[in-house]
Amino acid sequence: MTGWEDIRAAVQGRIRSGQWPLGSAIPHEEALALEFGCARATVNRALRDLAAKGVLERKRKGGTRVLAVPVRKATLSIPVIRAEVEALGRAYSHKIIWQDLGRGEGGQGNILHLETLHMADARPFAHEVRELHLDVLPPLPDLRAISVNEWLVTTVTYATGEIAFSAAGADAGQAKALWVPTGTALFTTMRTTRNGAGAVITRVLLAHAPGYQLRTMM
Amino acid sequence: MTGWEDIRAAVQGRIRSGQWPLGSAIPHEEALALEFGCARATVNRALRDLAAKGVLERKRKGGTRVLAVPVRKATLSIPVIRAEVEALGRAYSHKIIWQDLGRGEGGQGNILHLETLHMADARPFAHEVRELHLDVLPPLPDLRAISVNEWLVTTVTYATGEIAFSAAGADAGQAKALWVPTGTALFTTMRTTRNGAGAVITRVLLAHAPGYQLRTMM
DNA sequence: GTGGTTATTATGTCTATACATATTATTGCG
DNA sequence: CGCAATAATATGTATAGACATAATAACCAC
Repeated sequence: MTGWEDIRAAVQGRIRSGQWPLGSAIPHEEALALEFGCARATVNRALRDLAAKGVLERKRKGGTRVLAVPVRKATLSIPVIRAEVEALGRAYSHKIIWQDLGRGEGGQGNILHLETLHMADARPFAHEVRELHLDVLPPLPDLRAISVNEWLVTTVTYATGEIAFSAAGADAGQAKALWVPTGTALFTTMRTTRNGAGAVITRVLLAHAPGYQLRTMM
Repeated sequence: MTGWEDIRAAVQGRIRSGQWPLGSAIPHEEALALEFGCARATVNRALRDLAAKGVLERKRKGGTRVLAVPVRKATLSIPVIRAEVEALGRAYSHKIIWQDLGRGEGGQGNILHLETLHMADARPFAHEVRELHLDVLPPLPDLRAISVNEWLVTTVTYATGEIAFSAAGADAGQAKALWVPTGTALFTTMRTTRNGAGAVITRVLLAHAPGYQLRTMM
């Protein structure tokens, strides 16, 4: 049995044992295929996987080397808030605290500002401040029925963007909405979503109620 | 040109356009291969990628379907702190604030407790409290020369574990180490690392100095 | 030397075919 | 009808061969 996962395990073993030290180049695919008695494609799959995990670095012609400073890579799931709340066995609801239709910088573009509170049962779960760039979106639905969050993921399927997580003391608005004193440490998510052309669709600042954790496996 | 990335783009387009609604099953690989005029392996590669990204769900015999609740997946890089500091153009150093050799719960296992401060130039960068399970590790090096953090990644190459990120107010020890008032909102990382057999190697609680952000792309 | 062109090389990817495997349908038996 | 054995099916993976591509190395003219 020489499946690609076996090859991957063998390669990891050689790295761990020090046979292939951190920073060193390893034999090329063809040589490994010969050695392990499998096709090059199989070795390729294994090495590509390790590269995606941040264990190896690969360059065309340059060959493959063990990363000198292993950067562990973990995958995070960023769920829709409603699904997140319901996964905890709580009832989800949301309400819009405030909204305002304005224009962007330099009077360019129609932008909807929204302040929303997401609830789990009768308790605040997260406080959201969002700007929605209407010009790059289809007509909005009734936002009392479905949260913008959810409408967006089902409408703008597949987009790119950046996310930054940080910690910040609650400001007045967050404190009031989340029923905590001003200055309470809140886990905050800032997300920018862009469409295929790179234009900003929406920007969100999400402050989670105390106790929130973002979890992942390595 | 029908590369696997083209196929992936085409599939994404059909999902976005609503041709393949959320939750619905899509044609099987062979049919798509025929339609796109490529080999099944190429379709397979594209669909596997979308499944890894959390757009599709695949089951043997069950076929492939568009996830009803799209769970966006993002990849996080978890670098060694020294590399992180140096990437900011600052000089890294660390010092051990406190350490203590004790035993685990029920007197089982030799455990080293370590409190470390990571510095960027002359300013505190992160405060670390760690427990190291000595019985499952090779002999320790001189911890003044190399940080445990770094020694571990280069020694225990490839391990599994869990990470949880949260926000918390600074306790007395963190406040003193990071030069901030008690209660300041700090971005906190809790990590458990396990060896191949599932035994805990180390547990870390890392509190980052204010301003820290964890960033990623979607 | 220096700069630009060409060859070389390792990875990236595609194809066609084959078999493995998990899971669902179906069939047959009591 | 219920349950177990069996067939059918979609994805998972392996293989050998081929060409594409990016990055380096070698070369050559000046």
